[in-house]
Amino acid sequence: MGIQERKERERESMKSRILDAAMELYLEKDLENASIRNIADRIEFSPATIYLYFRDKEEIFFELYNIAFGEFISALNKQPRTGDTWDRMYAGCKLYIDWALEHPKLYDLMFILEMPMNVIQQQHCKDIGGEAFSILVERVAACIEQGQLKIKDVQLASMMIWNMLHGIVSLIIKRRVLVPEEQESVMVQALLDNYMLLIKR
Amino acid sequence: MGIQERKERERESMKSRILDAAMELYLEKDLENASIRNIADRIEFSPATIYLYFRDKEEIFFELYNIAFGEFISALNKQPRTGDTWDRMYAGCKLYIDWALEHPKLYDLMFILEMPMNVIQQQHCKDIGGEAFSILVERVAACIEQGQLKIKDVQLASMMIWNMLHGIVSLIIKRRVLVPEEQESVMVQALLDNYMLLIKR
DNA sequence: GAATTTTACTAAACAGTGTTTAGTTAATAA
DNA sequence: TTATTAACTAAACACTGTTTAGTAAAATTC
Repeated sequence: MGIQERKERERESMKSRILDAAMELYLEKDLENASIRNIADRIEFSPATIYLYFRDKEEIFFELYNIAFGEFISALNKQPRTGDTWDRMYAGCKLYIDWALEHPKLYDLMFILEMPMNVIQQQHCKDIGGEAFSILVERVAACIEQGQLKIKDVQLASMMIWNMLHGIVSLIIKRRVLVPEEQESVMVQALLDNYMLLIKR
Repeated sequence: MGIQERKERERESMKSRILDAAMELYLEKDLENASIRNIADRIEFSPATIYLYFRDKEEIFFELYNIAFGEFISALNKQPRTGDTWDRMYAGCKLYIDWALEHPKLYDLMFILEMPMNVIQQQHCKDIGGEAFSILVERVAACIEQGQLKIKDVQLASMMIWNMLHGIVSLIIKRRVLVPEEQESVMVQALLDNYMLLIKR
């Protein structure tokens, strides 16, 4: 009885089409642009159809949050696991900043936007957020083992580094930094290098 | 001819009432709660009346942004200007974090929320943001003069410290930190103290 | 003081939003 | 072939920001 399976596939394909349209509309402009009616228009179905595949708009954006986080984690995991522990940690920090500035809207979804999520979704966010954080923790732990960091507490050091990275990136993305755009990358590099200099033993 | 003056006072008083209602509704719940119709309901006027005092909703929230920033700057300026330069700088950082965590919604207005503002407003935001930043810059400069900081570049050091502070605060406010709430203040203090330890010469 | 102008205000409408309900058509199962 | 189930939508509901036309009161002018 392959009908069930085919229907399941069709259902998943429809969910994907909805999510793709939602992401497109969001990336093209903003969250307001990704309205249920605009999504429906783009996939050429009625707005009501979307509610057969997602409970509400929030669930759609929760999926987009997951997609964004997945891409970020995948980019991190693509980095080589060989070489000096310090270089690996540094490369992770550099990727964090570069990826965020290249995908500011995805970063917004991940870390800045308000999400009044339900309990299960909140737990899931902690899990996926924890997964990304643990990649950093691992690299920081390796550095501490090698005696490359001033701070010996792995959790504290990881948290401090994450704060630094998020601080830089989020202020730039939200256009709260007073530096002209052409000097941006130079400033970001200077900030990162000086942070690294401070924590290096 | 006191009629003009009285009318001007009445106009300002009406603007205040609108802003007060908007701030109340925002602080009570969220931005969505501060709709033009809800504001109008609260001050017992029709929605259209609000448009006689503000161009659009954006202008109202631009004023709320200014009020929030004003309160923050005033809190900073209330701190004593005497004593050791390092202590003053530290106190400023501590106040930044404490104030932000005590007024998370005002901090949101100031640094996190999206504001598609017009050119004049954008310039004004840079000015008022620059005013707050210059308070930090002053204190950092004094520390550098006293040879209390590892970093000698005033702008760079100020930016690094601001990033740290904003990183901590914004991740906590946006509930992206995995630490339970009762350990929050302990963690924040540990983060701050360790950052200070790193930059101290 | 009466007539005119200006000011302050609002009801109603427009176009948009998320979401629900009832009803229809097409595909599957009996 | 009929009964059932699944997929989809039109229309409505209660919101949203904003504009327009019209009204009543206050201020000014004659």
